[in-house]
Amino acid sequence: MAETPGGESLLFLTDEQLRKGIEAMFFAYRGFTADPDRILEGKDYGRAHHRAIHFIHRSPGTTVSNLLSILGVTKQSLNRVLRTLIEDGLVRSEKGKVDARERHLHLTDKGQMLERELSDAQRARMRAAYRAAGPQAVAGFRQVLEAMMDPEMRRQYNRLKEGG
Amino acid sequence: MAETPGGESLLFLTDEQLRKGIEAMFFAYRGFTADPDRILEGKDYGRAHHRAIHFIHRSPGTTVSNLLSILGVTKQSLNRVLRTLIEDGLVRSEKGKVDARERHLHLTDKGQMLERELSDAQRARMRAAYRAAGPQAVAGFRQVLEAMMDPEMRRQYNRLKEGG
DNA sequence: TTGGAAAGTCAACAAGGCTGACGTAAATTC
DNA sequence: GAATTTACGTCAGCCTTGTTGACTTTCCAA
Repeated sequence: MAETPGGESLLFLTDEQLRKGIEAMFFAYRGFTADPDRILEGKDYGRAHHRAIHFIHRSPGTTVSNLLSILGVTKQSLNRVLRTLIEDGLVRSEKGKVDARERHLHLTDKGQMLERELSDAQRARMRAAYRAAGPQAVAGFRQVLEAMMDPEMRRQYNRLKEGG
Repeated sequence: MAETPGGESLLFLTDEQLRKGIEAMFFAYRGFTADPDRILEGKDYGRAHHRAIHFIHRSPGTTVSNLLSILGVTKQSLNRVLRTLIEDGLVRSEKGKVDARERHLHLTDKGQMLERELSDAQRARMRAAYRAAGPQAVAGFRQVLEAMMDPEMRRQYNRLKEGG
């Protein structure tokens, strides 16, 4: 059996183990998005709206271009989503005072309500999974996910993590 | 500080911790799909083709309806993908011998080559993440993901895990 | 004052989901 | 043997969400 200098088994790096991890990501992500998707269907919104709402809630007053770099989509794509959210009175967009080119984004009360509904559902599933797996498993979960990110995404993630 | 009967801290269940987990899933999933997406772009295929190829490779001879239940899409959606893969000679579809209504799906040599290219890339990232996080973290990672799945998905996942 | 950045808009397109309806062949049930 | 169900394929049409390209407006800064 292969051993590292430190003495741990390397069996967790076999192709078979990696494949299981890949499939676990696939099935788990479905679960991860299932509850918000269910809530949003019939409300004329989709996953893209959820993502925008989440990160506006997370960083109130964020600019459009900051949101673009977090979400990793084109501004045209984001704009379509943002426009409907603004029209529907979920998001407020206001000109920057220091730099008037920028638009600062906030959730309205109505937007806060939907955000709450969505994140409650998503957190409930997360909480159940965390509770079932235990604190040590959760620490490992976060470590692996973090190591799986592209460096640029990890930067975004850590910026949010600390900033919040 | 809240403690369970067993004595572990419950701090890992705070809303803040859960939010971090949610954002970690979001950013990590982007990394998870980035490499195959990059390979597929310019080849006229997308993520949907990747998923079909993955699970046909995983369960050679699987039927269309089995694939449908694993992927969780409609047959029209899957059929569109499957048709192009068959036309392009990546997948072979043959009538069942015991039940001639069924179509059994296999990767051709050409299909195997693409599957290899895609899964090599995805495994490389997974391997790096696993290695960076270590075996204990990997165990926790898998535990949390499994707990996050819908029961039906978990059934599919475990069936694959054991069958393979 | 002019160049470039930030933001927004319009148009067009593609992937990949979805529903509904329909057809065919094969298996199963009555 | 006839009727029904199952497995699969397909046509048509729709939606969301991503893309590129071209263009305008606004505004900051050199």
